[in-house]
Amino acid sequence: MTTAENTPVQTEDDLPEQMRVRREKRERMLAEGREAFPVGVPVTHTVAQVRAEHGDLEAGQETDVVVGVAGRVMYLRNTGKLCFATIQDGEGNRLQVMLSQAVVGEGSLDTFKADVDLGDHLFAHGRVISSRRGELSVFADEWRLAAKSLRPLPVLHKDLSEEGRVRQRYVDLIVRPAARDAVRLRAAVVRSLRENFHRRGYVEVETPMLQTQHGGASARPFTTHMNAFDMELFLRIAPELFLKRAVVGGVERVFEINRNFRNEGADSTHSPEFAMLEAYEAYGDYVTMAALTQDLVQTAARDALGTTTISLPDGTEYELGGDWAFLSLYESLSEALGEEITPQAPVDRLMALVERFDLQVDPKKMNHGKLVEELWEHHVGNALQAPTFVRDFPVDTSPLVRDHRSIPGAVEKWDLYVRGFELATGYSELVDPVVQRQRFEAQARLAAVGDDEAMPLDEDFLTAMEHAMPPSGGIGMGVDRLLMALTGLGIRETILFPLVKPLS
RNA sequence: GCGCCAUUAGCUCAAUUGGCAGAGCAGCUGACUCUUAAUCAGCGGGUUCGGGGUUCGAGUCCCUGAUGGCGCACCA
Repeated sequence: MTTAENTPVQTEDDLPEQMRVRREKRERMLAEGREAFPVGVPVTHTVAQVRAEHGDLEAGQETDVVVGVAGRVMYLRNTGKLCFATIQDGEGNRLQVMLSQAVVGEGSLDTFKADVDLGDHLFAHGRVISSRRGELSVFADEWRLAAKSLRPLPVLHKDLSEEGRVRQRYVDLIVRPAARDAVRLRAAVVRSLRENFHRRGYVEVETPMLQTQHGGASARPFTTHMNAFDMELFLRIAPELFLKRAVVGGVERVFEINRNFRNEGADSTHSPEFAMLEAYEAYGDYVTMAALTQDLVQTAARDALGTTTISLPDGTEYELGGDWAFLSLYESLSEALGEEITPQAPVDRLMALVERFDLQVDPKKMNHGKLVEELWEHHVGNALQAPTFVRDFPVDTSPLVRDHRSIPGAVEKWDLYVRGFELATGYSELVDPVVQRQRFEAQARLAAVGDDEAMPLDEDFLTAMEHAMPPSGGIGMGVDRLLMALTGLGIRETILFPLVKPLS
């Protein structure tokens, strides 16, 4: 996505007045020997440093500390022979610059008024003082334009429209504190996840984005073409099959935080590219991986927010701390329906229930597992608010999970639900290559009758598994969704530059 | 993919039944040496999302396309 695709093409004489004026100011500056985009300015202190070192000045107090600071001009106030500019750094820290005719001279002040617009980057050199009204300021003895903005800022007193935010995130970041916070919070969360894994002796790897065969999840892939080999390639829908190869090869605690691509619908909880965390641990199982997941999330909350009590923008609060409950999928569904549903429940009976509650299931994808999960989501899942591990899933929708050690027909898998959406999933991994081949063959039969999300048989993966993968637990967690759980934001607000359709 | 709603100045939004297209901020000119979204006086700024139609007359009604939001479907 380029700016050209998002911004209407305009010729020079067709520009809105404000853009034309700013271009003319740049021309005039250059003609009069002033730079609009100098190679640099002699900054000695950040805005944050000045605030930290002198924030306690009393109103009217002056210091002899001389600094050079720079920032984007957010406000301008001109009282004639004394001008005020409020500059802002990238984190939103602000500092006032005062320019007095008596100090900088009449010509310099007139030039300031003529050259400087809201949105420009301004450099000021001078003493740190507090104004009579107590505003921490740099009392300029010299100023310079650090970079001329050729476009006006949007108003600071109204939020940018939702579309404007994602189309021009750089503007959003300038004017909206919540946008700045979201970027930095995401970085803190990802850092916390990585450090947590490193403390546990995990090795971080990067597995292929371009794959000759997609697998590891039930989803429709993006396809692309490689010229050199003249072959179709897939953008990965999951890293699972490669991370398991790594475990076979002895990377016994392995994780990856990277992008997955799924060629499906986009809404407030789904993005076509999204950040996925997957981790595998030899000699773990789905119970130990649940404990790991709980710690990853709780530690991330403490590292990034300082608390596990989450406050959402709508004023509600919820608790991520403590030990999270486990809920049996079949038992909770049986309870909700008032009749016993087991992994042996026949498709006819499940179909009758689905029809009774007017739920829709694609006939091409109809099997025991799909029907049970549909019923469960409708009757139980959507209402789950507190973090809950929903455990023990149907075998036919989980082709990469091992059979349950004590429940026939179920597999050792949990889904972690938080505030009604699925945040993570965990398995006791299927490591028997013979059973794995049978599961792939069952998937192939689904594909043959039109299930375009069915997993293809991966011969190379099976070969790897035939070299013996140790008993292992695995998890997958949506990083964007973790941010959503911690902030209450929609997925497009947790992603810095989400995909947007070009205009026109 | 389907349905509903929206798109008006640089930004955020008004505009009664189809009857002269407006406001705030921003911009321009001027005044003002302690302002805080400075204030005061004055002035500009529009392909009403694109294309077609109905009408004496369309921001408003009809058709069509684009983008966005919400709901449904699919998915994590």
